[in-house]
Amino acid sequence: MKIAEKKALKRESIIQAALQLFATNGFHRTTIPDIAIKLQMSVGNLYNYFSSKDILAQEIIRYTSEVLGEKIREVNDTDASAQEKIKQIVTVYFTMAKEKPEMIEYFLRVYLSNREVFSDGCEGMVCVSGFITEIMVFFDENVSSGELRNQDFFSAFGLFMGYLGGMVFLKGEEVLPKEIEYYIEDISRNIYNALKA
Amino acid sequence: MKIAEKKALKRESIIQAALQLFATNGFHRTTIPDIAIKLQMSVGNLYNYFSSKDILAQEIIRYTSEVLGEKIREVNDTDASAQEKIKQIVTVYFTMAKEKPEMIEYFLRVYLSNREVFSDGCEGMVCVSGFITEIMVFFDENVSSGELRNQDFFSAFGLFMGYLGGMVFLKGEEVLPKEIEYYIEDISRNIYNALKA
Amino acid sequence: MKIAEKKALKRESIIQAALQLFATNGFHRTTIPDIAIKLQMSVGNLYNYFSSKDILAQEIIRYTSEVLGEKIREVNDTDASAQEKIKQIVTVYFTMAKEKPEMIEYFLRVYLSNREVFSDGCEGMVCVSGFITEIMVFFDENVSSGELRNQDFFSAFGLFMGYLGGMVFLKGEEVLPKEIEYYIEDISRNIYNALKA
Amino acid sequence: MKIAEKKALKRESIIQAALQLFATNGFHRTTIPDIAIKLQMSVGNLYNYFSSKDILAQEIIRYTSEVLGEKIREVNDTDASAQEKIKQIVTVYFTMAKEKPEMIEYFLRVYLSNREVFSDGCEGMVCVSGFITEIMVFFDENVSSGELRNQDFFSAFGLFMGYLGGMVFLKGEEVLPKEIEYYIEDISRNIYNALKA
DNA sequence: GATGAATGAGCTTTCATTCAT
DNA sequence: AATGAATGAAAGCTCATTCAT
Repeated sequence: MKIAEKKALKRESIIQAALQLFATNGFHRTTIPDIAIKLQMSVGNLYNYFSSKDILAQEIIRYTSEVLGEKIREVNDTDASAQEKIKQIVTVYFTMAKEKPEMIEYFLRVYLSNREVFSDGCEGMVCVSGFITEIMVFFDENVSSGELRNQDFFSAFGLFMGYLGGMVFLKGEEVLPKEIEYYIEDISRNIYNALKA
Repeated sequence: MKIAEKKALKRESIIQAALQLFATNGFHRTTIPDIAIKLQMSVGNLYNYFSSKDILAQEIIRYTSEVLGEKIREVNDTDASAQEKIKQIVTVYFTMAKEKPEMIEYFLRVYLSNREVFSDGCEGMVCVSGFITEIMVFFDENVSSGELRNQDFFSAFGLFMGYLGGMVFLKGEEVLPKEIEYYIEDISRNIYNALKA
Repeated sequence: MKIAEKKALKRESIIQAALQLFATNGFHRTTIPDIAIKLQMSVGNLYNYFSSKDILAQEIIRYTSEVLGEKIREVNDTDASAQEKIKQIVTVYFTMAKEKPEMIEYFLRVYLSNREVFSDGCEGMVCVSGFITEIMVFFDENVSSGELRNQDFFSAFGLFMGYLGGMVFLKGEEVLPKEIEYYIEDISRNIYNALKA
Repeated sequence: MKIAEKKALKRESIIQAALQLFATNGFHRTTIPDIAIKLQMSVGNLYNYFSSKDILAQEIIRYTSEVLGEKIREVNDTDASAQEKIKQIVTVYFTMAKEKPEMIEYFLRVYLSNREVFSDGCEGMVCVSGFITEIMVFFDENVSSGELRNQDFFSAFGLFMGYLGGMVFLKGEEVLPKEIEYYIEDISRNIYNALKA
């Protein structure tokens, strides 16, 4: 294996470890030594891969956004109806919240908060474009097909992002009386009703 | 003026000052001395009113939730249709986000994040019950009247809280190309379509 | 009752309250507000009776030394033999350690430590002269009577003070397997053997 | 030199420096920065060696107890009579009080007071077992040999510890009119008379 | 590449004392 | 005499980052 590849692999392992710690304990409660210990790596060496804690946090949100965007792209690539696709997107999101909760949690608890950390390098939504782009594709395609009503993109995007994020937040607070899957049906219907032509 | 009254006033002035600083700069980036300086008060005296930074943060979310809940209660108390009430609630929320942005920002950037801070004393949603209760009243009344479809409360609540919060977050990120009021129409319609019977 | 008398009574009640708190929690862990609360008195008023925390601590050791000295004086005033008097003194000390533990504890944990507190006003042993004087009387009288060997006073005084204090310390540490009274016999004999002519 | 060795050396140098400061100025009057300055070391780095001020204080008493215990062990290992050994132990103790006063002072002014500091980790006498064990050995061996009277161990231990500690305390208070060595003769005789068979 | 000891500014919190009322 | 809000210096501890090895 080439050196560059090894380095890339290590970079990703750092991202994974840091993602978990940040998502679980919060950005400020996770220290660089914490991450190094989890990786059985020295603090100094960690800095050979990421030049600061903030930069690391930024790379993580990029990575997370890509992974989530990829899943939605797969949905977009099917032939399903808009209604079905909505349900699939909700399912993808909630499944991930259940199986890889750290990704969604990272989004909610690290990225949405701690804006200072992302203000220099992730202004606006540049670091989550992977995810946004796919939602945008979904929306545009299904408006074009006539299945969804044509409206301001942000009105539609906020619905998706806010609604799904909000539900996962409630789950995280252990406020929801039922498992998260239970709500897929209701929520998909609500979103579809909100957006349909 | 009685001493107790004076003390209550001072308490509230601390809450207001801290609310602004926390919302603007984040919980961890705001120091107790920062708050004391803004109030032209000594650090030690601040601790005569709130026994810790965390407790102060908790009192603020309670206060904020009360204020927002009160506004929604006023909407609930009118004779308007469910559709109109939804629009009024959205308007109330966005107006507040515009005029007293610190309250909504606090909700999004301090309360939703930094869960450790609220985990002991504000478990679940106890410190935001003022707000939640009114949303619940709105939902129950309008399901009873037959205007809204009967569904799981959390499916409906997540829509409100997540959607509105998400939009304000996008506003805060300066991602929205238009002023927030611009979206009232779309969003109210989306929510109504999602929830209507 | 005269005003001066009332003031004296209040002074003593402050001494008692502070004695207990200092002995139980230590000098530095006891705050002036703690003492004021225990007395249901304001902090400011407390300063009308004692001009500083250190001064208060000094008054307490004087008071304690007087009380203990008085008990020993009663022993000295009897007609008992030196051997019996030793046993009575040990008994007096241990009984006090059991019934009013705060006095002995104060001696051990506040006065012997925290020397800075007593360095200005209680230099040397001036604040415990009440106790020392009686031990001195006991020693001198019983050397004169020929019952005790004539030796350096401090060699004898150190034996009394150190031995008894040491035992009470061990009691405080819950190191002693038996009740403190159990040791009276042994210790009295040891002291008598050490000092007898 | 190996890294582990260097680290151990540094640990000990911290113990020595802190021992001196604590013994001289008291536990609460000695700050972590004080210790760091004395060592020409940063505050943060000090915490790489001892996780808290309390833990540091506990390690010091362990260290001190070992050193003192070692000296007494040497006495125990000789063939001298009980009477001679008592004199040697007293001499060891007073010599140390003269030459390394900080060790005995630490015992008296930091360990015996400030019990909160030692309550979690040094309960009972676990942190001074090095010293106690040797006194116990001395006592048991010389009871077995018939030179000392068989009595409760704590009655004998309290005599040693309290008497010697008390004398050093009086020395520290500058109450003793003579040098500490002057008292060796008297005190050894007193202890022997108290304990002999 | 890898290590981890070292740095030091910065944080939250405490508390003896004062003083206007 | 009595109150207790107000002061502010000082404490213990944390942690992102550096750099000699």
